[in-house]
Amino acid sequence: MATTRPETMFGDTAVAVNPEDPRFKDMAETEVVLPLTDRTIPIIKDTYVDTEFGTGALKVTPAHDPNDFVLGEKHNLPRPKVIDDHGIMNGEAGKFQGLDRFECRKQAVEALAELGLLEKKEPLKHSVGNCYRCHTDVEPSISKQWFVKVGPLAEKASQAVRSGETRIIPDNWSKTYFEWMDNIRDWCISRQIWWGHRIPVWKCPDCKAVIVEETDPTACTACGSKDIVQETDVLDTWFSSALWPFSTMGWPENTDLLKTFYPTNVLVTGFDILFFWVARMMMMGIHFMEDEVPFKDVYIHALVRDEHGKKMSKSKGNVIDPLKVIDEYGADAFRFTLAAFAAQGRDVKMSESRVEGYRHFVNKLWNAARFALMHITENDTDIDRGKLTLPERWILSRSAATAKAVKEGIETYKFNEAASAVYQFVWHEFCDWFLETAKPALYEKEGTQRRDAARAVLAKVLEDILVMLHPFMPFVTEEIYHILPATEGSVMKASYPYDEDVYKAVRDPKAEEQMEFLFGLISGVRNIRSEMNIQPSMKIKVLANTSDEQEKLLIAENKSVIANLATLESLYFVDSDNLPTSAATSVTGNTTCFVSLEGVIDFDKEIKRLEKELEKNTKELMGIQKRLNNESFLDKAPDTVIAKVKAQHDELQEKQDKISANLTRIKDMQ
RNA sequence: GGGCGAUUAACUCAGUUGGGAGAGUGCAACCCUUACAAGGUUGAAGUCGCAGGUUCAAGCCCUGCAUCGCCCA
Repeated sequence: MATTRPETMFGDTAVAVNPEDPRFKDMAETEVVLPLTDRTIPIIKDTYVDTEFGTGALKVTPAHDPNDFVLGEKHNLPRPKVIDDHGIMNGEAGKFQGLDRFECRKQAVEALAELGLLEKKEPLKHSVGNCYRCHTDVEPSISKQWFVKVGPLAEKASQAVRSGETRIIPDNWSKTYFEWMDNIRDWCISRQIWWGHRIPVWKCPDCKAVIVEETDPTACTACGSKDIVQETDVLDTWFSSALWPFSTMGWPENTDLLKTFYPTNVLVTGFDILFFWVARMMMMGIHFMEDEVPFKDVYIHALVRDEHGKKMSKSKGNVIDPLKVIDEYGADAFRFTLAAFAAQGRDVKMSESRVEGYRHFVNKLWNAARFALMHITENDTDIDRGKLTLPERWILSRSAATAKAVKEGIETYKFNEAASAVYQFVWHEFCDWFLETAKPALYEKEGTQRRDAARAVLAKVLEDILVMLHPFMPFVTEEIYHILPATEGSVMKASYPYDEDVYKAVRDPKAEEQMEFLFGLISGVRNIRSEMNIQPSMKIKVLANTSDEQEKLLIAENKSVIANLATLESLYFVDSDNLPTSAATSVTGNTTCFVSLEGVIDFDKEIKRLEKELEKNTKELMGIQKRLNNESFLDKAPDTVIAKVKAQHDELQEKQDKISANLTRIKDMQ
């Protein structure tokens, strides 16, 4: 027999073996002698016993081990308690009575050795429960406790989620919820601590009656004795927590507060609270509030873990102090990071570099606002939609699209999607492109009318940004909002920049497409500049060749934007008959841009650059051709997909031809 | 033992009903250009853990395996 707690042997009431264990299969004996006592105890057979562990025979101590308790219940074993509540061996331990449990452990082992019954001692690593404050080993010990029979309550609580009356988000946590609810056990509400509500049970020492009353009784309801004592156990803290959704609002009175806030819209919590609290609020709420659930939605947020993915805990000491993070990176950056990390169904490993990245974002916003504030005045509120430039129509369209995406992200609890939508928009559309396109107008290089139009759009978009960003970055957005000339009061009171009608009016897919073309064209020229080591400050000449009238018009109308953002000295169109020779080329749509490199062109470099581009394009083209050559693809794929692939193919083919032609031309020049 | 989840760029993570993979950080080059060097422009970087299967098509669906994590006992 192997044991880690020899002192509990006095409480053994059986030896259990696995009926499948060949070592014991044919064993005829039904009882064994319990050493150091004068008792014999039965041998019981149960598949619970792990044949791999120890000797394959398990001593069963129902009063001092939870697993053994269950086994004892099953086999109707007595459960003598041998260690008292002070950790001292009691009368059941015979001559060891009065010894401390650890001293008894030592002496019992010695006694066994003297009798020649000790075969060996060996070290074993196992987990011992201990008090997290004083680190005392915790001894499982049988005792009387109070339970709540929660089966009937659980059934209703489970049903409420099944029927969708309460939604758990993300949905996969419902499984965990059901798992727990549907296999519910009676709830032990007894706690042996000296704070809390004492359990409303009284005992009468005279007639042994047990009295349970809502109002504290003064006498025994059975025999009238005044000598009654209240139970000293107090209620589990989760008991009162379970009442929280209504007990905090005046229940059992039907107060206005209760009428207004029960049930509430959403409960936001961590998954580790799902059973402890959520499940119990559901059970109690439905029970006491006339079958009405306490909340419509339960949003289970991600748990923030430490950098190694471990759950943070006080006893482990791996807790990340949010105040320290805030000190270092700011509350807005931290809050935004948490939102950005809040992908459903996944925990968060705290990443400082992410927080740092979003601090930069806060800074970026601040600087963009500073720039805007240099220009806008309180008069810049009216936008004349008829007089807007393409970039202006574009940014308004993008802003509307972003407002919608953010709204939807928040409404569906996909906070990370909301956060990344607004991040992407603010940094990479508003700051990177729009502000740059707006500068000439803002600096009054295109007259006061254009200046005012640009100001109005700038003011409007910035304001939209502040409102949609406010839930994620409350402080900086509030601050900027207060400084904005045309706004009043708190950003918290601003109306959200989404309205179905306005959205439809402002959203402009055509403008977005056209801007994509211009961005591609500008990036193409920038790429040449960079690859060819052209100084950023050096203005260059570009000739554009295109057979596409729409693209031509687009370029012509936005010539200054292109020239400005690509740092051009000039931008003209050129006929296919007069294509320049000393130039690097870039293809966008149907347009080829010739970047003049007179005298400084490095042919080898340009050839390599084009070859690389051609290779990349060829790869894509081949992939798409492969699909289009596949008959079953054409046969079975939906038309929309085929059309899309064909369009992609044509586009890639066009580009392929152009790059090839440019490559040939440059090679001929060499 | 039961349940849940993860594995995607060097790192931390996205990837809506299957239609050829993105972000931040990091890395390389160039730049103090009148909002921002906590910045700008450009670029490099991925056999989507492994092996099968379903499908015209798989990061996504199915099966198995490996590794890691969490919850309950």
